[in-house]
Amino acid sequence: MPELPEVETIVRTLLPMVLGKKICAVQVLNPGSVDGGENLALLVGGSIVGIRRRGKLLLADVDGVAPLIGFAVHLKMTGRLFVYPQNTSSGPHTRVILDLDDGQRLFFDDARKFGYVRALSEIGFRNWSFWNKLGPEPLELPPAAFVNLFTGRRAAMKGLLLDQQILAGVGNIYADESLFRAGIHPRTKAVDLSCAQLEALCGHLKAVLEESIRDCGSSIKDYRTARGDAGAFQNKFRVYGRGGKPCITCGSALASQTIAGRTTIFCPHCQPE
DNA sequence: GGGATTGTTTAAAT
DNA sequence: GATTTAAACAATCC
Repeated sequence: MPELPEVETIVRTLLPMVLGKKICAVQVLNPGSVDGGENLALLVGGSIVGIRRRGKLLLADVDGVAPLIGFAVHLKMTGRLFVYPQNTSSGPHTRVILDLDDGQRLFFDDARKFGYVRALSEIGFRNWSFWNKLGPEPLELPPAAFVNLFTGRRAAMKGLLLDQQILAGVGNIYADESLFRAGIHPRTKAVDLSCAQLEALCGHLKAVLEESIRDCGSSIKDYRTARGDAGAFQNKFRVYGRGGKPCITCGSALASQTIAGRTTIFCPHCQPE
């Protein structure tokens, strides 16, 4: 569930709690939650000097553990990052624990074990294909560049928005919400959209992402900030999770269909085919 | 107990 | 080769 706004919120809440802290122990409770890369234990002794986001990926910069330069976390569906006080014991879904030199403990919890932590060296980072193939950041993309990403594509817009190699950070929630705001049917092929329509979609996508970041993201079920607080943007969904309910604009029943392999909610009246 | 849930990878098709 | 689509996978909850 954590998409761009949720990961961004975790970055912002986590940063002040861990910046400058030293990692004094690494505990892996579930080896499957560690993804390839380098040995996580080699992070011991390093100092956290940065927390960043790229797409849906959280990146921690760690100094003093050469050749390692940090680690990445992908939360996938149910991953969470929390900072707990000293002596907090692991929960049923705790997969990795980093102990910090002030006694605090950084927990990676993940009920369904889809997410991962990955230790990075400079070389490993450079050769990480997932990283290398990520598309541009939507919030930093000029409208003309956004249009270029999609022009000539024959696939449905819904699927293209979800493709991390085209655009990084958009998931099911913000794909549906931005298409609704732009009045575009999710099955519309990119090639059938005008330049103006694509530019409008760009604007609506940025707006919905920024609004959600302001609300600390959307908490459907699992997502929480690094402080454990729920976000509030789930209360402002116009279509996501509202299949069968009346459209906010016109009152028609919202449709629910599988498009590009995912449940998609849209208004058949406001987003005509 | 079956269906829903999600992002990513891989394979197959165009 | 590039693009698109589908299936597989991870595991749990309700």
